[in-house]
Amino acid sequence: MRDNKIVDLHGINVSCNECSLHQLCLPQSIDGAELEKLDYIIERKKPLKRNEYLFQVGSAFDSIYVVRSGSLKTFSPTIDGQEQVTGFHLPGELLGLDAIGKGHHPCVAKALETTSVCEIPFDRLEELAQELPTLQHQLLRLMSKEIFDDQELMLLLGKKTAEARLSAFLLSISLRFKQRGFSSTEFYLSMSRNDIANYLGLAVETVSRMFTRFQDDGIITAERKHIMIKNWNALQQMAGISQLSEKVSKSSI
Amino acid sequence: MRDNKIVDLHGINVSCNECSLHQLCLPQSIDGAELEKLDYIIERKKPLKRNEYLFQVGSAFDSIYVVRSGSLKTFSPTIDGQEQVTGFHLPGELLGLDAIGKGHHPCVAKALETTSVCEIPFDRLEELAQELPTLQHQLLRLMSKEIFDDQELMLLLGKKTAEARLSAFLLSISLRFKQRGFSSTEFYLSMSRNDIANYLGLAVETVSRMFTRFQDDGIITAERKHIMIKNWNALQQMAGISQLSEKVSKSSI
DNA sequence: CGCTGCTTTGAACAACTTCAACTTCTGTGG
DNA sequence: CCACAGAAGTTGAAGTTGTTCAAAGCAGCG
Repeated sequence: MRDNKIVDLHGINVSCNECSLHQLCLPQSIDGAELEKLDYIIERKKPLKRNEYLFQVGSAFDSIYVVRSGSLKTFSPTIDGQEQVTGFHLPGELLGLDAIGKGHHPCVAKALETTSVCEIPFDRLEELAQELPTLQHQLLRLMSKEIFDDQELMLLLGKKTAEARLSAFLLSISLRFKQRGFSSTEFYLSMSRNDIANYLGLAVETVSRMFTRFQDDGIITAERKHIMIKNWNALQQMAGISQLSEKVSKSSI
Repeated sequence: MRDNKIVDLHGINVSCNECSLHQLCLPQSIDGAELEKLDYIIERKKPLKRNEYLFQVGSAFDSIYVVRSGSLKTFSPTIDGQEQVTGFHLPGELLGLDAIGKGHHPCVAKALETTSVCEIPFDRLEELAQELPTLQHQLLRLMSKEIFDDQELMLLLGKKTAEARLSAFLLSISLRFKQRGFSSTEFYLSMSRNDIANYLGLAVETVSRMFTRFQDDGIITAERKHIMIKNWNALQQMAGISQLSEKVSKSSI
């Protein structure tokens, strides 16, 4: 028998009911007997170590995943053998939604640190969503959010300068930590500068220089992976207005 | 009484059953009595003229839409009063999926030419998906495809040169026409160079220069909005490998 | 016919990348 | 616990690519 009401030694067998990510995850807006049904189909896997893979490109799509703790990056290999980072996934965020259509994963998911995830077999989730209208609704909502978020990112990558891209990235991470109940002004970035640069479509050196400049301008403190945001407004301005704000910030220092 | 089995004078009251986009749309993989139920909830609106809006930013989300004929662009206004084009929508493609989560549209949808759409009230679609497992599945599939496509685009915008962006754009449009049974090598682009540039995160001038260069290199013929693709392989190479292929194409002319 | 808006072209300029060297950090074995 | 090797990050200088500004060419439309 599964015994998912008891926190085991590894801390991974917490029920949805008791999970701190409850409000960010699929269970949002369902409870009681319905939640138990969902709870029952979810598999809690043993934690991934840094650099281990959750799934590979082309591997069969059976489940979607929710990050429980830690973080992952997803990336696609390009024709010329490079990686292209497509996303970072923090606790409470879903992975694998892009694979439903094709039946296999179009990208790789790799742990950036020790990371545990919940695995939700998709066929069983679909069956359950068929029974529980609120679950179907929540699933559609979450997929819609994913589409929305991707478009936000496209907006970012489509137009903006290096300055705007990095500030928008920092704001995005900051807000996501905040939603999860962590500090929005002080946090650790689990990904390397290389991953950030790749994700934002910039050279590592450019990202590094931007970090330095933001720090010199007193907007952030960046000591390796430890980031503190000092001037939120400045970041927002740079993320939003690109060229204009750049001139302002240059002349105001 | 609705009389959706008869093609009316405006050609917009075709049933799903008879619609040429059947295989690309929600009805895919349902038929018979089930299809009629879906058919029944779909509203066929009168065509939009060029530059008319299907929905505005912030307008309440009630329905998703399928393009029946014509085309639209979606864009978000940025802080500095500019537009950022987030997508182009051809026949058979869905609009509005990004609004489910928030309950209101995060972008504007504007017709690029005379365009007719089917409107699908979302609450009724959800109810119906509750009844019909294949419809639920198809809805999830389509949303997943949207996520996948957005990530493809991010991949494009994230890393590539102007050359790679424009060739990938042309290939994408070409493939989408092909799927809809039109020619993949000769078509009209309904959007302006400005919209293309904006979408790809480039200056109009750069896009214009690229079109000229592709033409000079014998890869395409571009006469205003009328495009013919002469050398598919060259486009693919440029879309995939960026720097490398650029040097090749330069020296081989 | 002459406007208006879209597209193209040219030249100067700015931003980002690339290449190369150097520094700092991390983890492993002696 | 220290030394060392490799990885990750930073910094500088030169080189490209794309942007910006300015102006001319073209199509559509009253």
